[in-house]
Amino acid sequence: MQTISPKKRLSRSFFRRPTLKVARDLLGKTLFYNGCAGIIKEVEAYIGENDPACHAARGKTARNEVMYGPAGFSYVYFVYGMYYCLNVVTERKGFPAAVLIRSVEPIRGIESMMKRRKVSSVGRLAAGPGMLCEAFGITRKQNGIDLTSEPTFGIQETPCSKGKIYTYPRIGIKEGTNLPWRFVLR
DNA sequence: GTCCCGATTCTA
DNA sequence: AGAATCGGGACT
Repeated sequence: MQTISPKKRLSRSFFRRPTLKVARDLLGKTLFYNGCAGIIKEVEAYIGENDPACHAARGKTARNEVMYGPAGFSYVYFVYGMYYCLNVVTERKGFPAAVLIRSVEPIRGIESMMKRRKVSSVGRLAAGPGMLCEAFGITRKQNGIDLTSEPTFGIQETPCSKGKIYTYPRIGIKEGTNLPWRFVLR
């Protein structure tokens, strides 16, 4: 009889690597939170104080503090007066960097996602960073959580996911648009 | 304290 | 293309 290999959860050492590597490797992995799950399809890297688009470009503040902490923690911030965005902190403690999870393909908890999003089209459920957080119910309360150990919040291997990785400049920013730090799986 | 604007989304 | 909507960060 064939055994199904247990879904392996991503560990601290996965996230503690160079951010561009983590970003590409996160594509195709499964994000889960509070009964919902989705396959990561689009990410962006924000790397250090020299990256003009990074929230840490002007040093450490109360908001970006978790970016300076250990890898594998969530960095959730509020933007445009109505949306939240989810990042995962990368690299060593003291170096501010993170990967923004821009979109996922919903695979579990779709009913509750549709309730929160107030849409019936699965294609619009989590097709952007703000949509994703609304669908999963992620808010500021989920900032600074250890995604390698929190039982209901984390990222794990996906049994089968395929596709090709495409690279683009990041979007929605004014500076740093020359850097090809946006990655899409399709 | 005041002011500007944002790692977005929805509607027209 | 424009609106919605409010907290963060720069500056007075």
